[in-house]
Amino acid sequence: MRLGEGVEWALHCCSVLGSLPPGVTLPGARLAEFHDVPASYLAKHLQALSNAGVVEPVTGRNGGYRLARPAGEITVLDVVLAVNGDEPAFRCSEIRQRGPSAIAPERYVQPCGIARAMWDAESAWRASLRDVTIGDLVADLGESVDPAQIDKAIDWMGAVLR
Amino acid sequence: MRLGEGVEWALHCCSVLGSLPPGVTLPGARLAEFHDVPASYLAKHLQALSNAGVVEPVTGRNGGYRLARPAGEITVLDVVLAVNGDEPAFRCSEIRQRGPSAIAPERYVQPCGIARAMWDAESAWRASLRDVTIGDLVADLGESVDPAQIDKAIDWMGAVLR
DNA sequence: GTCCCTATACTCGGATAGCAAGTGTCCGAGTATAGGCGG
DNA sequence: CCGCCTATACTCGGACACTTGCTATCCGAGTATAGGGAC
Repeated sequence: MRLGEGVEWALHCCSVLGSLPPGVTLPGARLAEFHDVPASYLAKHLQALSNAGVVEPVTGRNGGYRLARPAGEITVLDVVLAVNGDEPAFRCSEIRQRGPSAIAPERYVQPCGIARAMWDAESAWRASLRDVTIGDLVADLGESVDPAQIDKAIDWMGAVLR
Repeated sequence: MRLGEGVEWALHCCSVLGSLPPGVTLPGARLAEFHDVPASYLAKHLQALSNAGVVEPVTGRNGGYRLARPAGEITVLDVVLAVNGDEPAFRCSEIRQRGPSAIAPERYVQPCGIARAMWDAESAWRASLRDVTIGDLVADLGESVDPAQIDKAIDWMGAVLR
């Protein structure tokens, strides 16, 4: 199982956006510069976040992105699904309906135990991600991040937002 | 996030092997025939299960695979990790240490909140998969599968095991 | 009839192509702003 | 001095190459069995 690295970028970007004063926007190019990642590629993921209604684009000069909702109302799951797609990781191909022991298709009413076990696990995964909001991540930044880094970040923001 | 379809095949194969009398082996070609999947490709995943110590190969004529441990001592997680690899889905690339706000590397002692949230979710996923054993899946087969299919499967097994 | 030997057929194991999805990049459409011009 | 207009520069959005990993396949190494032959 492999989770694209764009998920990590998107979560960091949302944390940054959630740290800004309400209404302030930050362009994708600045977000890429802040995290030192390819701007062209990050734009793709920001676009996905925009399509999913997680962030809100502001076009034109001095435009950029901002959170579409209060940080406390955006869950980590929202971000992950927006970037990575919302299709389930495990897809049951119903191979029990094939082979020499197969019976009439209409007699398969319940999902098989294997699919249930996998889906239960995925539900647990999603529930865990749904318990954490971008607001929680932002609050955690203030507690656990080295003050020196916070100062540098504030300085950089001040220079960029101008 | 995408989970290879080989995982589904492997779980079904383990369920079948767990349904057999202890010690009896079933060749990979028969497992492929029973599930109507490409034998050459299934062999790859069975090999992975073998390397991980989930199933045990018996070489030579009338050989095949059998579970390496009692079905109740093999968890679904064991099978998933064997086939899909045991590397975590979310890999933190520490992008917080890059960009204009980065500080000295030795000052990043704790993992960032984002990585913690993702890893917690993955732990929940693994815990859920660890709660279900192949023995549970086999027991569930006897309860929820249509008797007609079970009869056909038993007939086929009888003919194949000769 | 019993034992041994050989040939066989069947098993797993790893090395080799093809394809899809994620990764990375680019240029074009659209808009709020800044400056200049006229009144 | 104020308002309007235009040109600009900056923004996002979608369309185009490249690489990694999953999918699919093959052939070779090794072994327990089945049969035949000798005793």
